[in-house]
This record gives sequence, structure tokens and C-alpha cells, in this order.
Amino acid sequence: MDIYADIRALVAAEITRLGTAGQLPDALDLSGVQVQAPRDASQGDLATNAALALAKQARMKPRDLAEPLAEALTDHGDIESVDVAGPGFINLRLAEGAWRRCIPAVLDRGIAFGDGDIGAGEAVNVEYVSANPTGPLHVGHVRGAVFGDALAALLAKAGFTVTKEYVINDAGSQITALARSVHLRYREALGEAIGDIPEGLYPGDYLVPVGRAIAGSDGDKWLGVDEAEWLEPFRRRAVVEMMALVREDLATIGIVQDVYFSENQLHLDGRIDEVLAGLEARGLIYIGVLEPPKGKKPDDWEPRPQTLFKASEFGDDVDRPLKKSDGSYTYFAADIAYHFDKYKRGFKRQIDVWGADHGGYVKRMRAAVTAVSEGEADLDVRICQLVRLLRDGEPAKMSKRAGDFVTLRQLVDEVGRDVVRFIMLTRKNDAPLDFDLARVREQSKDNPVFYVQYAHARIRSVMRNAAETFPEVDLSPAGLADADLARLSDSAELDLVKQIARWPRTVEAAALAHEPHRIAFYLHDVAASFHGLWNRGNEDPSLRFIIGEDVVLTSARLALLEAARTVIASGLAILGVEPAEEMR
RNA sequence: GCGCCCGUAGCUCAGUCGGAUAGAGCACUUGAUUCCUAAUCAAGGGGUCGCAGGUUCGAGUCCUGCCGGGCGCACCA
Repeated sequence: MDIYADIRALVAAEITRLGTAGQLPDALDLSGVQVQAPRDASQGDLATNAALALAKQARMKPRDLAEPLAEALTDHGDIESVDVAGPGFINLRLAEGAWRRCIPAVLDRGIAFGDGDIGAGEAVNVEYVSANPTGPLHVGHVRGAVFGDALAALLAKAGFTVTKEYVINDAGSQITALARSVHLRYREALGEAIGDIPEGLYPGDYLVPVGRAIAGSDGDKWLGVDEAEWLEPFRRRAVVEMMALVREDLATIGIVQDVYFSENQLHLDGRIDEVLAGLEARGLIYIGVLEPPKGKKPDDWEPRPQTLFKASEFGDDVDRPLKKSDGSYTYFAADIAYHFDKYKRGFKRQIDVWGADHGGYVKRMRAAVTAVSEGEADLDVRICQLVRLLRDGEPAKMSKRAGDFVTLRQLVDEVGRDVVRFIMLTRKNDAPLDFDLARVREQSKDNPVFYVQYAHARIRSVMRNAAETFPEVDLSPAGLADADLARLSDSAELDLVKQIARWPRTVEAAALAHEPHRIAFYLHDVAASFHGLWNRGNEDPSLRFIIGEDVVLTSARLALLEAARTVIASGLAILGVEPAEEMR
């Protein structure tokens, strides 16, 4: 149940009814009508902008529209009072009982409370991480990984059918460099002194076991033979090994994707030719010469005829090359084929999660998706800005075992998986993020992970104690659902009830905006309400949760706490963070 | 030079498809422990929402221009 949606439906029904009855214009477009909580709670529980939103098309003054509507709403049982305020807002105060009804609903549904249906089962593809398979994941990958994973979970909760995908860039020249690096390590494993790793190859120690493994399985069969012979097998073997490494890394922060898609397969299957032929047939490809970039002309720039895609017809600034000067495909061409493949697999909604350094690539990719799907598919690209690693406010220094970067694993080893995931989601994706290794391990409210976890653990603790006080009472969610909730009458208690009631709407809004960080902020707010309620008991013992001589009151309060705990667990599940049972 | 993103309290940031008197944490001041971790809470002060125009009943939010910062900028992936 979503009380916001219920009241909006009620408002819409009344407008329609008044239209039919001739008191308001008929057949108004109600799409702009919203019901939301006013910023200032003294104005009421809920407010609707209906009169303001409809004034123009109804050709009426907002207040003239608001009056009859307010009058009509007064009759509804859940609505205690109605008044018209400001330019034409209709402020509603709901009966306390209407709010309290969400508590048994939460207890009944558990963490499924908040599951929505705005997705209506529609297929969405979320592609994230997609790091080049040339080594372990590093901190630069983590934010996108966590963001994409949480976004996928959020969309699933909102009722979309989500596929989580990783595209393996296993076709480019960096894989050739990787294969050569592995071959060096292979020779090393067979006893050769290889000296320093040459410039342009991958120096990281993580390739040592790969070379050793090949030496173990294949012996010396790749020694002293032409590169032409060993290169392809080494490329394949190296990619397999690196992807195993990547998946292990992802598993440490709880990420398992549904599809790992090989870009190389697109080349092998001739799918790039295919999609380009389609574009060519529609006149969207031509041979042309691009202008040099203004203000920053590369030294070796020369006019060069290339195969170009008319990206500028679909909103990009210039047309984009599909083939390199040697005639081979650009990465962009492969990416077009890849996104076309997703479209053919049924994804009209596609989301790509990229790092900040790919910002300049967004327009052309969106243009290409529009072109190949003939406007049927929509691609949203979410750019994750950089993460600055700090320690007590200073740039963090960590040993860099894997070449020249800090790995995901080092980060997880130091602060733990839940902290990594939560902190990465405490900022909008398009804002830079400071990750302070010292602060996130503090057990204080400076640390939002701790703060939310603590709220959950505290509620668990209350439940354990209540079970000792009332051993004969059924304190399970099902048992508490029958509690006499009319006993919840303190304003701080009702505030928490109202916050819990906002959960379904929070999920819906965050999913539509593709903004999982809103979940993290909501959870922080719920935790704050709970901690506040707790401390009310310090000031006034009659507001404590466990009242030894009053099992009915205690049950009502425990029902509220269990609902709050459930919503926190429900939100943490989206973020991929374990709810804590106790803090030690 | 061009494109994208960001600019909100001293600091770090929220801000609901445009809504009412712009919010939270930190820091500062003051206060609160018989429940169940004070690992928390309550109260107070603190703002030209970068600047200037525009759109409209209404703009932190949308549009245009400028200022400041980040990222990117033929054929790399």
C-alpha cells in the first residue's frame, strides 16, 4: 500500500466526479496532479497542487477550482481536515488511523514492502563495470560497480525486469599487450630471466600465476615459436584468466552479473558488418574528412578520408568515425553493434554506467542507439564522477601492489564491503565523492553506514529484550500485526509512521530518476527518526518501548519498531548492505 | 576553442516530473544516561541558492549569456 498513491487516486476520482456532475470542466488531463508532503508539516500531512496544475486548462482561477474540490474531499473518511492555502494548494490532514494502517501492511509484506509496479515488468538492461579485462579492478571501477548494482536492484524493486550486464572489451589492442605480457610471464615461469617489463606491457604481479599456469598445463610448446602462432591462444587464455579475476573481485562486494558479453564475438560473427550495412542502407554512413578539433590540433593531424556515421543528425556535435585509417573498426563501431544486439534482445530501455572520463562519448552513443533502433530504444548513460581516497582529510597513500593503482580488494580489505557499498551511494553519481578511509571506520554518526546499521541493530536489541520481558507474547511480525496501534499517539511515533509510509514513493521516485543515492538518504532519515524516538524515552520514561506493566502498549510500539526495521532492511537490500544484528 | 558535469550555511552535501517561510550532518554554544550501547538525542545561531537576464500564478530546480572548478576532445580502448 502506498498512501500517497491512494490519496492521489482519490483526488483524481473526485475531480472526475465533479467534472461529470458539471461542477468542474469535464475530461481534464490529470497528469500534472501530484500529492506530496508539504515541506512544513504544520501545513498538513499531504498537499495536492491539483488546482494549480489544472487552472490553465480549466480556464479557472486556482482558488475557484480548489474550493469545490476541497469540499468534495472533506467527505472521505480517511481525511480529517481540508483547507485551501497559498495560491491554491489543498492541504490535507489524514486521520491517524489512515497512517497507522501502513504498519500492519509492512509487517505483512516484510522487506517486499515498497515493491512497486511502475516498471510493469518491462525489460531494462543495466550495463556496468565493463572494465577492460587486463587486471584486477581498482578504486576507479568501484563506484560505477556499486552504483550500477544498486540501480539494478532499485529498478527491480520498482517492478522492472532487470538484466545486469558486463561487456568484455576483449577485442582491442590492449588485449594483444596483455597476451604479450602473459607470454613474458610464461617464459619467466619456465626459468628465463625476463628483466624489466617493457614499456607498453602490463607490469603487475597478478600475471605471474597466469604465466605459471600456462607453463604448467602446456609445458614449453609456446617457447621459441613465432608470435603469430602463440598470440591468439594467449589472448584467449589471458582474457579467461582476467575475467575470472574480475569476477572474484566483484564477488567481494557482492556483485554477480547476469550476462558477460564478449565484444570479440561481435567481430567474429560479422555482426558489426551487419549493423553498419543497415545504417548504410538508410544513408547514415559516408566517406568524409573530419575537421581538426579547434584549439587543440594534434601534432600529427592530417586530413584523412574515413567511414563516418551521421551522428550529428541525432544530436551529436559532429559525425563519428567507424573505421580507423587501416580499415579496421573503431571501438565505436563495435559498441553500436553491441547496443543494437541489446535492442534485438528486447531491451528498449538501456542504461550504461560509465566513468567520468567517458563523458565525451555519451552523445554519440545515444545518437547511435536512436539510429539503429529507429527511435524505439532509449539509452540513459549515467556518468560516475571520480572518487578521491582520503585518510583524515589528506589524500590517502596506499601501497600499489598491482602495478600503479589501488585495487578494489585493498579497499574492501581495509574498510569492509558494506562500508564501500554504502559510502559510494551517499552522493549523486554525477558529483565527485570523497572517500575518507579513516572516517568511514569510525563508529559515530559522522559515519552514515554506522548510523543506519546502528538503528537496525538497536531495534533488534529491543526485540531481544522484549522477548525476555514478555516470554509468553508472540513478537513475530505476524503477532505484532494484531497490536492495538491506536496506542501510538505520541507525535514522534506518528512522525516515524509517516516516514515509513513514504517508502514506496521513495522507491518509485528514485527508480524513475535512476538515482539510488536517494535510498541512502532516506535510510539515514528513518534512522534519525528512530534514534530521536529512542531518546524520547530517556527524557520521559513513559515513552520507552518496553513498558513492563502494559503489554498492549508495548506491542503497539514494537510493531512500529519492527516496521521501521523492516523498511531499513528493505532499503539496505537495494544498496546491497547487510543489516546489522548487533554492533560490537 | 568546443562538448558534458558541477557551483546551495565556515566545511561536506540533500533538496520530490517547477510549489508555500531553502534542509541535514560536521564545526561552535547549551542541555539530556534507571529502559535497550550517550556509538545517541534535544535546543540555538549561521544563506545575495556563483553572477545577470528570461519563461510563469510560482524558479535552487527550466531557457540564454557570463564567471569559477572537474572531465573529455580525428584514427586509442
